[in-house]
Amino acid sequence: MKFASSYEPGEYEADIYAAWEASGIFNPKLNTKPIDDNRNGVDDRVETYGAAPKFSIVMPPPNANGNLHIGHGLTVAIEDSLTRYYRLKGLPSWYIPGADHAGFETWVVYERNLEQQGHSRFEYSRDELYARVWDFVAEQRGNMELQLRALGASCAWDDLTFTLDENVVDRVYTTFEKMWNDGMIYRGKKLVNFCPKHQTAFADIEVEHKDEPGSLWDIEYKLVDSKESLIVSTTRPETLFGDTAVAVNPDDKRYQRLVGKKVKLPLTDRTIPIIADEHADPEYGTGVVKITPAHDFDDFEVGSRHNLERIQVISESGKMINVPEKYDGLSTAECRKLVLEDLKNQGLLKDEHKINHSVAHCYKCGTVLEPTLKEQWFVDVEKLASVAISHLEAGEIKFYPESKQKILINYLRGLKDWNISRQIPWGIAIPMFRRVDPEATDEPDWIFDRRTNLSEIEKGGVKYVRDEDTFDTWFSSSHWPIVCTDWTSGNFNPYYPLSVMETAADILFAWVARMIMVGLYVTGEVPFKEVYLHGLVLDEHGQKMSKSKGNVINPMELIVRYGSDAFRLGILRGRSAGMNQAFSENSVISGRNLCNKLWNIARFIQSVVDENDKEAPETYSTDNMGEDWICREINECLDQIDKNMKAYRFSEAVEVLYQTIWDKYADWFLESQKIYKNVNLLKITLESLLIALHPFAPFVTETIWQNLSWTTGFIASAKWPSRLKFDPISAENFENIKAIVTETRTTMQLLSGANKKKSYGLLYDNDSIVQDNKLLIKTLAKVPDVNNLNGSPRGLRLALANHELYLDVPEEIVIKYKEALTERILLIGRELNSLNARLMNPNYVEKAPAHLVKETRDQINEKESLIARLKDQLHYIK
RNA sequence: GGGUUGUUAGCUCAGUUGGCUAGAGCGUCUCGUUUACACCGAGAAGGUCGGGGGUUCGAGCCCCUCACAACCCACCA
Repeated sequence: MKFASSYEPGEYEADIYAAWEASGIFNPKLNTKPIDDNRNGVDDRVETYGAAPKFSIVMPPPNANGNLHIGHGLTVAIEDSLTRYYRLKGLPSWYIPGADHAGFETWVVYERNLEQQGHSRFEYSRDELYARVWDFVAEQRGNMELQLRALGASCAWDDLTFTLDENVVDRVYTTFEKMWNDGMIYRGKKLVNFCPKHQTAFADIEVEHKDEPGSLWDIEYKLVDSKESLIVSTTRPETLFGDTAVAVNPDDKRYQRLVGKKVKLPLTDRTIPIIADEHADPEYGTGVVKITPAHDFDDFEVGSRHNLERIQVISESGKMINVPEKYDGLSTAECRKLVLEDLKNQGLLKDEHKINHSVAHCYKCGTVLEPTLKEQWFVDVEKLASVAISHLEAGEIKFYPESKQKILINYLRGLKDWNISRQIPWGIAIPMFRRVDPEATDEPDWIFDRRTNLSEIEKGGVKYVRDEDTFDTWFSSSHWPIVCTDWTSGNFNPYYPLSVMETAADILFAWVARMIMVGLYVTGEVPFKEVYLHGLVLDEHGQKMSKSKGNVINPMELIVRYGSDAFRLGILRGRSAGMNQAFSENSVISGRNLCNKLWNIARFIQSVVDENDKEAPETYSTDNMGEDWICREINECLDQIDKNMKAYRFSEAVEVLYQTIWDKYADWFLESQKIYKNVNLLKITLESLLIALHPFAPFVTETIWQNLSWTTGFIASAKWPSRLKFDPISAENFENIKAIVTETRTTMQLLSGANKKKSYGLLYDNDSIVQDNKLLIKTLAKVPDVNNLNGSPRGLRLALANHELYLDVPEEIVIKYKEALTERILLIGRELNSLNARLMNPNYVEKAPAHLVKETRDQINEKESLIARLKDQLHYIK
């Protein structure tokens, strides 16, 4: 016997995966490289399989710097289920794995490691650092890839794409060059979100805003040549050294007459103008706001409108600069304290209000971000966004959940220019070189060049040095569908656009939006036809998982304990698109149980099928109602799976399989097969269910497949089951048997309180269904015998409308059943009343669909007959 | 300030165009070691679908309103 009494996933999973990988079935059958055997200059693939359906999906590349987390577990469970499903359906299916150099993320991890070893990034050159991180990542990546295998990801490993691969860098440079030539790239000295700790800028999207308590200080700015003064409200008094104006609202009657006059900037000798600008809100504070263009995003805008000077008073490392000597070199916090003290001493600090305001933080280290004036590379997004919007509005991409389409369009409408430069060494170097030769002023300041391996180049006798910045990770990863499918201009690519993009809902803006914009810009086509977004996996109480809360669930631990399939089944259940949903071990346990159930089903069937029977069944017959019935139910299950997979309803697909396998196949069909053994049907139905479950539980289904005597090849590349033939009337009749058996069991349980050990025979009168299925009913209902009544009724009548059946119970026990019977009559009576009320309503009869009205009538008849029989029974007890 | 989503059994969630007595998993209770499975089998209890109003023959589902919760965006000095 190859089947132990329970399924132990750990014994099989690694070997199964290795066998799959060695077999090459994860590589799609279609070639992505152009072929032109006919030598007619046309890519042969266009004719051969241009129109044939295929399935392509790319893995959102996990960060190559560590372990997979629960979100990756969900991603793989979803993506791999889809891939395996379409592969079984016969579509060439390409699931492309990836790894992300994750610029900033990896950098943070690496820098922390350096610090722990007592080193600093400043001990090394940029190129040295790059090489060191490369090695670090190479080491980590293997780990991550092993974990993807443990999850069962059926991806094409040969095609793994790393975000720093040559073709990726090359493609990114090509796009950048095109943008540069199209005038969409510009270098601007603008305010950027700058992390003083990490010494790098962030895109708006990467900034985390948190509400925090703070203070709003009222500071007096005295007018020049006047006794008057203005009270300015600010949360950042230390930036006053950078003030280049004071603004009031143009409609603010209180201050209109002062516009154009000057105030003296406290603690300095400078005077600054009073300007009128909409930005000043008359309702807020005193209605007067100081303008610091170099250190505040709003003020920057105001400054641009009024041509104000931008005075930088905070350095990139967060120290005060360009300020009176007394404050020079202080941290912002120290300086604030001192400024407030000095203002107070001079009587200029008028008031302090406690407020809550939103403060920008580094999403990695929590440091307060300093809006800093910096030269950065920007992409003008206007055209990119508007093209994307028009394609989105045309409905070229279908979103799951649907609402995300609108949200995305809304986001793109307000999109600001994209800062694509980062000041970290780990990443793709920006291919721009700055002219250093001061003599050659006829040459451009900046030139594009791909030779980023050089830090200095010469062109036309002029020397240029490479910009040290690297690209924002999102700039390169926005090319993901393009680079993974190896899309090249002018070549037919059967896999682009992707069938679906599956990723986390929280990177809709950061990633999905950018892939769409860049995809359209580079290829002219949307990069994917559908987008499925999954929500966050929360802990069992619906709380966000975090290290500090200690509620992080490690998917690998669950796999070790319960198996990969159990994890996949567990994480897919109760989950729907875009929703942040709780997850607990219970659902994994439930998945584990299903695997074990399936294992034992196979064990039982193999015990019926001879171990030496290697014959794959081609046909089968159905010889009794249960057999027709299970064929019908399996067909229904397959229909439901198709429907649900098309709509990305994984939870429902799993649910249907669970119920079909457990509640129908095992509990009814297999039990009935303990009497009638239909070997071919057992083989065929088991195969169908195994294949249908395989997308979700690949390991256990494959393990069983490999252990069954008659199966060959891999289930992973098997053919999706076709619909089973059966007799529908016979199938429907089995419902009768089920009803009889269930009623017998229920009644028996009710009576068993009176006499636990005893069970009673079943008597029937004039009932051919029962007569023909005596043995089946006897076995399923666990009664000692089923006999013809042969005489006047005795015992306890079962509450079944269309059958005359009695439990052969002694009278003294029947009497104890009286109470239960009375209650039952009342209950059915209430149901009958509500049905009658419905029919009494002329509007219902008139307006509801005919079949519903008929259904109601039938139900009334059925209930009435049931009540009559039960009352008979009650009468009989007396 | 704007937006999105949610509120259904003790817990986590389904419930697809409005249609029978609102479902599942886990948990709870009762019974059961029947040779595939105690990671099991049989049965049961448990919900006035967040509150209020409306449309309809009929509302968990549609409309209005209120409450609560979560998330996202945004320049509240």
